[in-house]
Amino acid sequence: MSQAHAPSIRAIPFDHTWPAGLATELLTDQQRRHLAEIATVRFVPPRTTLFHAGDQAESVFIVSRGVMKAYRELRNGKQRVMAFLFPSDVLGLAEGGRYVNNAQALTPATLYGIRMDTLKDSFRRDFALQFHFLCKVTHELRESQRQTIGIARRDASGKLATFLEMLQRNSSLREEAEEAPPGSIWLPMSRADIASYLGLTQETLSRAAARLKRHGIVKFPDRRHVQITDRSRLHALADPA
Amino acid sequence: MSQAHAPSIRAIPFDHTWPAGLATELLTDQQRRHLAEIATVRFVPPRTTLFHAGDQAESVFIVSRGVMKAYRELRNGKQRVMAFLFPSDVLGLAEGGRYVNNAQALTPATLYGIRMDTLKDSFRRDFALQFHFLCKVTHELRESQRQTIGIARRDASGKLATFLEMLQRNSSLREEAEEAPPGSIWLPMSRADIASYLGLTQETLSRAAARLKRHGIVKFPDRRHVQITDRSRLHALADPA
DNA sequence: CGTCGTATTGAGGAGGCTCAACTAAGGTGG
DNA sequence: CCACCTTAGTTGAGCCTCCTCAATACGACG
Repeated sequence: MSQAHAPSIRAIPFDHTWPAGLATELLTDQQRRHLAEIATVRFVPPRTTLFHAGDQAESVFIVSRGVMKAYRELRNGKQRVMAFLFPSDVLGLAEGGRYVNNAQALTPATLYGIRMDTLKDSFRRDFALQFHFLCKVTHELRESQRQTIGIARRDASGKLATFLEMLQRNSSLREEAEEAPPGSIWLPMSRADIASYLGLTQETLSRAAARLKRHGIVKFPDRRHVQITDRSRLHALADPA
Repeated sequence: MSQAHAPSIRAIPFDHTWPAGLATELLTDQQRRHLAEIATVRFVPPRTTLFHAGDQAESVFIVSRGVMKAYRELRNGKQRVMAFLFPSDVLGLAEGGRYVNNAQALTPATLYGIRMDTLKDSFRRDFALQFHFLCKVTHELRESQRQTIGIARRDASGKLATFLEMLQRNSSLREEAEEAPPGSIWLPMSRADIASYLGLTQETLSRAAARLKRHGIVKFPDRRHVQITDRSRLHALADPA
């Protein structure tokens, strides 16, 4: 709470059994201050690309405000969304000196950019800081694996249910201004983005959403919000298989 | 080269553009010696479970010989294979003090087990060692994302082609005794495991394999080996879309 | 109020899943 | 050494869901 506008990293740590599976702040206040010092703040307007896949990778980024998407171009012109990144998430980890994904802002976003060589210097002095990054990346690995099982499913409704539960877990941690109506989840991304993330076509996603609505499981106050009206049945759809 | 029987970790580093996208040894000889000192060697017979999901997680493991699979039980009794782990891979990264996957040996396997608290102590003294782990986990994250796009596809042949290319990349690094016939790739896992990994049923996988064989793209000398006879057409199937 | 991009809805076809039978391979005991 | 049994893998028929192509609604903005 003390450092409202400093870099933050959230994840489930390796140990510390803590409140069942909740992501918590990893960084100490001192580490957050330090990162704020060595970081460059970037304000990114919506629909702006932060970096392209294949670009020379100089910095890693920590999302502070807003939502980003990481995606790849598929040679047929379409794109596949690999991840949505929320505040306290890390993006821009390079491979062989190059970014592997494209990163684009879905909303106005604020990020802390840290040069990799600078960060590595900090790691040298503060082993715990590096340990937090290790923890965070491990956390993202597990999230990626969860996504994998989520999209491996064949049924569109199940995929969507899984996605909505993920979003809900995510937004329950962030009592921010974006969510005006309580109990209502904000969807910062377009239908096309969701479909791409879930490995569905836009049409199938739309039909799945209509089905959930028809069954009284969710409501769509507008295109950018969902309201879960029957949590247990949503979970029943998301979990099994 | 020098430490044939010491822990090894391979990955594509953050920087170092090196021979296009090839995983290289991360650890120095000294680090490998150190890890060998603090590690416990485990020999695991085939079909033996190294640890279960939910178990108290005390150690992380580095695969030294053999192949492991990481999988989850799906409450309908079936299981979903999350990853296959080859020598130089790391497994057993905990979440909240518990393992998230089950780990089982597909072949006779040798692993180095390192207690997490011991490893953390080593991290404190050798920042570069921790950096290598960070690099490795990042590498696995990207592999997981690749798998995700691989299984998001609808067509079984494409999935299988992607999988075979992955295996090929993998086995080209390991000129071990297992692969008697040159140009032939060893399949340490069962058809059911492959199907589970790719999000297919066994039957569909079998048909896809038959199709590839019929088109003269691959041959199956026996159940446990594949021979790629038309690399370019395999790649054409794997890459697009 | 018209236009453009986003989202929904409809009809038809392709591909994978399910259920089920069958073949091949490995292991065991007589 | 062979008969037997068990497990792994292949093949077939029919159904179901999602994809494709196309047209229609909705909303934001000028």
